Amino acid sequence: MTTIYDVAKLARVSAKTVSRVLNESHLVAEETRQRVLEAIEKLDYHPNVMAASLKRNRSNMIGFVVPYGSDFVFQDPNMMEQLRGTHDYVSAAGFELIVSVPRHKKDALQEALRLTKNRNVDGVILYPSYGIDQIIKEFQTKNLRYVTLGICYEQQKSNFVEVDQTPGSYLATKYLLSLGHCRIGLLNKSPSFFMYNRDDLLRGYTMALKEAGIDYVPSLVREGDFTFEDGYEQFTRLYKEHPDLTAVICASDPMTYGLIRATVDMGLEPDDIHVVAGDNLPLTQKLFPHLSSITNPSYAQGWEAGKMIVSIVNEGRGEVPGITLSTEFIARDTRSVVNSKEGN
Amino acid sequence: MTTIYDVAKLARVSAKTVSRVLNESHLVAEETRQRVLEAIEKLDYHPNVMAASLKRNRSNMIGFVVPYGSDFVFQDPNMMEQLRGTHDYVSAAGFELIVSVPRHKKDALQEALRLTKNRNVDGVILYPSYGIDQIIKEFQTKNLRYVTLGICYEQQKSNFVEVDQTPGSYLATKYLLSLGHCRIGLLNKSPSFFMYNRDDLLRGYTMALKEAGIDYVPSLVREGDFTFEDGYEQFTRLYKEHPDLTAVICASDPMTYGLIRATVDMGLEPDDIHVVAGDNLPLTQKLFPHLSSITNPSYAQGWEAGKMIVSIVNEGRGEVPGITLSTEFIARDTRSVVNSKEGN
DNA sequence: TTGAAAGCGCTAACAC
DNA sequence: GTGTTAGCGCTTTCAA
Repeated sequence: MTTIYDVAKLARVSAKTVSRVLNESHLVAEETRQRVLEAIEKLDYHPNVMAASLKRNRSNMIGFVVPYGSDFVFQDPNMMEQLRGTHDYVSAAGFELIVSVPRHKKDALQEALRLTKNRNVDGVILYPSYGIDQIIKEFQTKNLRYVTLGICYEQQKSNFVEVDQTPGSYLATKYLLSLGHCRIGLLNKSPSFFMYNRDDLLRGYTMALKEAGIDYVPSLVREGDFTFEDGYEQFTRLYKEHPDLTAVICASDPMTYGLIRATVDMGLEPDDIHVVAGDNLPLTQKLFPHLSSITNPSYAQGWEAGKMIVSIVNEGRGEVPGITLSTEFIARDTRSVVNSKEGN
Repeated sequence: MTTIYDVAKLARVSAKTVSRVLNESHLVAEETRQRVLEAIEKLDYHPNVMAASLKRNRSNMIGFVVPYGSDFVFQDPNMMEQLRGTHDYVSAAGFELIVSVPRHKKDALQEALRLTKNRNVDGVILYPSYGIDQIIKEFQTKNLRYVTLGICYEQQKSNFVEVDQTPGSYLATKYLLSLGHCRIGLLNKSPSFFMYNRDDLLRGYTMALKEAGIDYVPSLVREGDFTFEDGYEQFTRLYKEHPDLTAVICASDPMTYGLIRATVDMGLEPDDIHVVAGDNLPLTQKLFPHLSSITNPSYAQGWEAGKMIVSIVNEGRGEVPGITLSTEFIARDTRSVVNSKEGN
């Protein structure tokens, strides 16, 4: 293996000078620099990052650790968007991204700690899940670098990038009301999915109802874990109990797909239920271009989390203020209830 | 930071003994071992992997490098299944997985080389793309560890895990023929997508046609790059040229989605075209449960590639024989042409 | 079964 | 602008 000394020898300089060229090349005379670069080229020299990492106490790697089982994670489009956002930022910033989805949810938190304590990574991005508040405490006391994709404990003020879903559901509900709908279902996220649930989706929904002077009917709201199956199941039940339903808002796109499948299986016509999708994913726009949708800034969330962890690592900061992104709403389906009935 | 010496001191042994406990613990007296373990626990000692890696010349990391742009990669369900398969195997085998999707396709190959030469990873899993044959040569001459997800040059006999799509398309075509279809379209993969295209899909298709004594009509075959857009576009053209079409086979599920969307936009009824999906992905089964499908062992491919690179790394082998997996076919839609026409 | 010493390849301090 | 020295935290001889 060719080392920095081989290069130094060939270029007739010291190892340190080669190191300078590799890192802080402005401190080297141009002529020397050229000689070194030639030697590097000639020997096809590649610095051993393990040695540099050991010396610098810096691995230039970021971990992305998710506690939900790989069959869910790699198939959940929102999670992949977050991962993509993180990947794009982090790799542009010169870090490698380690993706870890431990088999058992419980292990994920330990895995995150291990990766960090081992110096495998300079910092981790973590998904909220049960028990994460304890882990965060340990990260804090040990002064380890982390960022969470959501709020993990009641008073968390720093090191998170979360999404506030209030605006999206508020606007969606308001929009449906403006079209004349007054029996509006909500396929909400399950409060058990994250440790500290903000109940933001529900808040936006009830706010809009209240403004319109319409009673909030709790049984119009069902909960699920973002999956196709939950969307299918919960909508089926919801509709059986409320056949007078004319519109539904979904917490996620996979749930939206499940809902749509359920309407087909129940023999409903596309116009019978006005559906608002949950995430505005590219695939959803392609499959169901007419659907209005709440937008979910998953990519931006991952990107911001990457940016945050990189800045924490690079600037040696332990804590930075948390960031809250917002959902929005895009109207595509403009049928009013009256038009819809006429259409049939 | 607590080091192996702190542990050694507390346990009243040498650093080497601690190292033995950490790695080859059977060579240590049980009593000593316990003392060491206690000390480790007490000090919350975590071995510095950078130091170990440097000494062992082994990083225990595997790279997964894809040359197609992160917006495609993280949204392509097949690629994610491959990634998931690799992740699951590799992490169970005690390796970390580095995922790298360089911004420019051209960079990906250099990135793979860099990661490996830098000792960032012990080996990489690579996607075929233009120019990869040159890169492979360099991997080989430099004795670096790699596995490719497909065949990269004409005579490649080792270090690949590929999928032969002949069986799936053969069976799908045969099945459609048995239902009475004789104008069968094929939305094939584009020959430009990979460097060395096996043309397996087309082969299965033409084989079945030949057996049935039906003429192969080249204009019934269109090509696309696995995307929704290509499925939409190519099917639209295909159908305009061949309105007598009664069935289509797709090279991928995203193309299948595009095709289905196109049929809707053209005002076709679901029964007008008998569609065979390309991958049998879970989402496709959920969205369109009636579709027959070619199966694509993406997860297994990623898994096997993980297994192969791990064995290459662990056993110090440079080359291992390539593996060929096969597509299959699952019939779900059993309408024959006659029934279909009656149904209308 | 255990320990002492050397060194993996790099970079930070500190010279010059 | 450049070189010398020391040492990051482990593991690997080799000896005891």
